[in-house]
Amino acid sequence: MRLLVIDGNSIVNRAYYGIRPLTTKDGQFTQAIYGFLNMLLKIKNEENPEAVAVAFDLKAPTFRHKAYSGYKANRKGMPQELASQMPPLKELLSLLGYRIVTCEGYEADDILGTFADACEKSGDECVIATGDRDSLQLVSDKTSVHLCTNKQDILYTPEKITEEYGVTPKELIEIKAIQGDTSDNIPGVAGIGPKGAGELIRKYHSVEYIYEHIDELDIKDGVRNKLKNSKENALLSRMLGEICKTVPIDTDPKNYIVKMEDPAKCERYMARLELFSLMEKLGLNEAQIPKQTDTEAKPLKIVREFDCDRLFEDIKSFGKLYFKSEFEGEELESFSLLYDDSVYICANTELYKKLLCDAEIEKYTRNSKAVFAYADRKNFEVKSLVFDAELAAYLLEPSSKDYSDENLCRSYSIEPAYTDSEEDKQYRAVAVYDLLCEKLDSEIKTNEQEKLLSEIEIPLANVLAKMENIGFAVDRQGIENYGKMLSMQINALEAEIYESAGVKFNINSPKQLGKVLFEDLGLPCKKKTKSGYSTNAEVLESLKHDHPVVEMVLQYRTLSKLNSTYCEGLLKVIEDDGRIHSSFNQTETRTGRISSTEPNLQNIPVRTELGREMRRFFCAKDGWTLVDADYSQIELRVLAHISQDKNMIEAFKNNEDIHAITASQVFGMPLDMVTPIMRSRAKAVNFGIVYGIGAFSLAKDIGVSNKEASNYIKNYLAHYSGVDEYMRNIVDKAKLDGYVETMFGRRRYLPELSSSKHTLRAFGERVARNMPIQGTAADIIKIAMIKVNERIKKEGLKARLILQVHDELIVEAPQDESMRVAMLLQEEMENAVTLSVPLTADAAIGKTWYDAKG
DNA sequence: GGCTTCACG
DNA sequence: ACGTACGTGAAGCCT
Repeated sequence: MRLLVIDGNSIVNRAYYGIRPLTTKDGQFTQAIYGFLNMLLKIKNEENPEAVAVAFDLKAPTFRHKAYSGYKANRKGMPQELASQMPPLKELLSLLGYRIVTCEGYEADDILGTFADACEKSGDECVIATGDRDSLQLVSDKTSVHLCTNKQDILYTPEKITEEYGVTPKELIEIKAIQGDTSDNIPGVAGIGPKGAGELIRKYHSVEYIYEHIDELDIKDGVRNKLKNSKENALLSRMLGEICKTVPIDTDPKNYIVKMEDPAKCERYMARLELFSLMEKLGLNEAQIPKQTDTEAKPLKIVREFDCDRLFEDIKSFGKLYFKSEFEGEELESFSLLYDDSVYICANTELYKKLLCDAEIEKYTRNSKAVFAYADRKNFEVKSLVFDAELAAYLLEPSSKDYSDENLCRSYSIEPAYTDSEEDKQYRAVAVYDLLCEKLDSEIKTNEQEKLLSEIEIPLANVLAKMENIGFAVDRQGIENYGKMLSMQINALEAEIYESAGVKFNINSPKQLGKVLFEDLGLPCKKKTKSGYSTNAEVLESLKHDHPVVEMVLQYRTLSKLNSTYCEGLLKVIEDDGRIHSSFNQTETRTGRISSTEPNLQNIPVRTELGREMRRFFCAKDGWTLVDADYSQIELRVLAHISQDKNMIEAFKNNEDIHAITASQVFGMPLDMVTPIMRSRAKAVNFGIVYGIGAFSLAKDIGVSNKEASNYIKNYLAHYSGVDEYMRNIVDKAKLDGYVETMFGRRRYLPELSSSKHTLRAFGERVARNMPIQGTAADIIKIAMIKVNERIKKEGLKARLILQVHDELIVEAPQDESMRVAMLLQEEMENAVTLSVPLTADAAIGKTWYDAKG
């Protein structure tokens, strides 16, 4: 038979370090499990074994049966993050039908050796899969080693060993005895490394022979002396380096044939570990396996022809509607709904509208933004839309990337309805929407997030839908002219750059630019990236005085960014109505902010004058104006509130200049002595605090020494001791709870906090400090947006909200409404919530975004 | 599709 | 010893 023996510990280590962290929604790390099984499947596929044994060390670190106290004493125990994955991995392997082999007092290596030896004797074939070259000594006619490396897997046969090392597999033990192996605490011969050891063994074949004939050998005296000095160590190493082959285990391949006893149980276990793609590979997630989750697979009953009025009355008396809409462009293509165990599919827009407008029917759906957008276009109002599965799932798991029905069903252990028709597959999830929504809803309630869902996210979807429909008017001709002006400058600069550098190259290629600057022109390289020299603005800025071309490249970058991302990019997305309709994504960010795409209207230039010009092309339509209002330091005010810091609250209550106050406290001087430089440094500290600051980055940001920066932070935290306390407490609390949350209960889970990797953990800690602040600010402006729209409607104004940029709202209003709207905007933003400090918003009016931004 | 760069809050 | 501030999206290059 052909037996595959897996070196479990070695493979799991490769798996763990090979891929980035992966966790389930409750924070169990799974990357090692995932990686292990993927590697196992790949190896099986390549080696075609008839039986598989998986060997593990019993516990790490263990000691070899040979008594030598130093042996492997310095091998580090595995990180907690990996150790926590071992029990579930072993459990899952067993469920999948693999036999796990361990033996008290022996290492996985020894088990591999024992299997290899047994196969040798019985005439079976043995393939050892490992990531560790130690096992190469086991290679023989009957035993091969499938070595997994970072790059590619290599299959070692005796021929391959001779080709690579020039010795027989057994002689590898002799080489190791001389060269030693620090990771295994094998001392070897001091002063002789892999090269010398290889030469000796190729010539003399064994340590024993070398020492028996030590004085007759044709070698340099230096080498002879090294050998003599380390004789004891060499002989000990020879003994330690040989893998033991006499572990008392069952070695009959027939007993290792893989057999999954209970596929359903296996599937449940994998679902709990959220290893869905693996389930697919194993053919486990098809409906063929009788699933005994919380729900039973119900057959999919589809009804396409029915009496609309009758169905409407039935649903109305039931009071609840589970439905999904399919849109084609601006129109409704069809919709499906669940009623009484059947899925009704229809394209009757009248019925759709009637259902949505009926306040007595509670609607459960997904993608409510698109539903609201359709209703907005068709001038009707959606009533009682009480649940959106996608938004609910986002609140429960904001770090997820996939909120598809299929994925939600998997995550919440709902078996989609059974179907054998390809075309009907899209309806499998609708058929269980009652179960799915109920499950999501109950988790929302457990987390006390029902208000967040029903009072913020769902109404917000309606606001965003309207913003998308309305769009932002732009001056196409203006953008085109501006782009032409930029293109001319870019062309001129391009020629100058070639002239100055002395070569033609693609300036947009960081790789080519790096070569020109740092090789051809010999400028000093300051920073490297993964793939070469860094050429970012910070680096170039520092090289400005070394060569005139650097300044030109900086200018070129500025201009071509403006031209390609903004001029060309925006021109592409102007629609027939002369307006730009961005998409606002409500389930994208991990902090609760919204994001904007196609185009992104949240990063239109403002910081430099040239870029800011771009905003002159964002304008109000004829006879209308733009009203723009932004919060003043909303994140710091939120910080003052959450931390309840006395000094900070006092400063905001007195409507002081917070950065100046901070400067006076950090630098320990009266307010009227604070210089602009001091204020700007204090401002950087304020920002840094919100981001979870380190002295290094602060120093870099404001250009002072590391020591000075850390002094600023120290003074800051001494004066704002409430902030200091908050920052320390929130991290402890996050570690305890596994998540942080905003004032309104929006959560972010932080599995990073239990990572053993310093950088990852430190990242988790910064996020723990930042998310409640950034997220609360996001919640607040969302509330403001809802209130602004309600107020506009209530007052019967024509004005409409068209854009949000995190702390800024833009309303397009008829000229004669603008003053009223400015007042209203400011009022609703300032009174969106009540904090321990006042919230202030400043509004301005203008014909274009440039003019309206104060 | 990953990487680098750069635009915004 | 290590690496270095939070959150995004788009364009362009290159494998």
